[in-house]
Amino acid sequence: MASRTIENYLKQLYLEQQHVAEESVAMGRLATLMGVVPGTATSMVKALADSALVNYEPRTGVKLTAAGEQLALHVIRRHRLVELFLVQIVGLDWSEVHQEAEELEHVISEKLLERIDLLLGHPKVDPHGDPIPSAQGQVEELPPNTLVTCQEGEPLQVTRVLDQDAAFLQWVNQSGLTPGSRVQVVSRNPQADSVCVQSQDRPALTLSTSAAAKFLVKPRVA
Amino acid sequence: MASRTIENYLKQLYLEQQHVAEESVAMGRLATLMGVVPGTATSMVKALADSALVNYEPRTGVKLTAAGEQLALHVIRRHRLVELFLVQIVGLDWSEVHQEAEELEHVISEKLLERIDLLLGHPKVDPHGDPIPSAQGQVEELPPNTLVTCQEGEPLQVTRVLDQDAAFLQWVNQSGLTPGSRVQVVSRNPQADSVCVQSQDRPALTLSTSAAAKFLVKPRVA
DNA sequence: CCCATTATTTTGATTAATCAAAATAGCCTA
DNA sequence: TAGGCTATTTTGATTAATCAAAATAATGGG
Ligand SMILES: [Mn+2]
Ligand SMILES: [Mn+2]
Ligand SMILES: [Mn+2]
Ligand SMILES: [Mn+2]
Repeated sequence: MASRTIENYLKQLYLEQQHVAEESVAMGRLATLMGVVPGTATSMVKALADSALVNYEPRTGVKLTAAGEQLALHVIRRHRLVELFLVQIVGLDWSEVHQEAEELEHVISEKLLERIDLLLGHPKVDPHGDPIPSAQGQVEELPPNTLVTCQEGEPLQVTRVLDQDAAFLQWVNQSGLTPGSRVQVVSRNPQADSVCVQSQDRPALTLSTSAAAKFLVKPRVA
Repeated sequence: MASRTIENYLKQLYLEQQHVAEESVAMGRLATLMGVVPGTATSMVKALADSALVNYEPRTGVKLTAAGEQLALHVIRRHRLVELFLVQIVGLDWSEVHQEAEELEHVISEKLLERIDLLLGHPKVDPHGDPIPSAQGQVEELPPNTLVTCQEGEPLQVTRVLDQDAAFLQWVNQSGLTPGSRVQVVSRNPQADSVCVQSQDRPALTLSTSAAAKFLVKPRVA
């Protein structure tokens, strides 16, 4: 039913709404995210509103309806299951799978999707730690602590990496900050805008606050 | 570069050219194959001719150029590797994979394609026995004997099934006439337009000449 | 050799998605 | 409160792919 363009708009809106915490998304912002000129976003959003997938408030912004959100979550489910499949079964590197999934998410049949889900044992997160919505469109959002907000010295585990850029992910691999790895914040320096992190038995590593904010973490119990 | 529509036209033209043995394809035939009205085929073919992918002789027909054929073969390579991948690695039934591949053939990256090829051990035929073109665009065409043209009583092996219809393929499964199975023609009856076939240790099976023609076979040595 | 049937091409529109550039609305500051 | 800046919307075009229906070419039977 929904064209690939519509699916991409809905997905982007969903992801952006997470960021801005339920606020409506400004048209200019949406245009930037979609890589189109503002007028294009306006006319597209009007069409989405006609299909009851979004609520559109001219000169204010746009917000997914329940129906739009369900569709968005389904696209995201496809995307993330495909990513995990490509890493686990096909053996691609996690830095490559996002681009690939960007296309595959629109063409996989329901049957193939559920087959993949089964093959992977109904996984709950993708290779980047992003949660996989259920077939019914439920997502469990993960705790939002990052290397910036957590306690210094506390034993942590990386749960999620919030950047899909291939070069960045390759660097993450080498630095040992992949999801699952055990880390702790050695120190922070507000003046230098930096965070010093220690991962497992590796040498300590200093990164900028904005880079550190890309790593979600949870307290490690053991 | 080439849109999915262009890829589909080129693929269809290649497959049809095989059928008619190098003759050019009539516009009406192409329109039927692509499921469009004749005028659409005409204008599309003009565009393909402008891109030097086909030679177009108005009121006569259309034929792939070398460039068009290479592109077609590349699409077919994707299609058939994907089909085999879905059967062997993902575990879908061979009756389902054609539809799925019809979409996937247009969106898989070169990298993923070659990864799949490697994973499957550089296979030479797909689940239906259709030959898989090499990355350089070479195909080895298989011998064209069918259950209709071969010797009665000769020990045979099914090499290929020339119909992708899901219901037909499911029936083939049950009848034991899948590629690789050992068969022989018990008898033919031109009046009844039928062929009687024996597969392995199963009961003999009678099918129409046109159904029998869908099975390519080769002589079995052992 | 003519004309009727059939295949093909042309013409004119439509739809989805887009851009460029002009018009407009909102808001902030002087 | 009057501009002026900025974000947004409108307007007018474009491109790819398509259809419907009219025009035209080819063919082959009489
Ligand atoms: Mn996408
Ligand atoms: Mn991901
Ligand atoms: Mn296709
Ligand atoms: Mn096949």
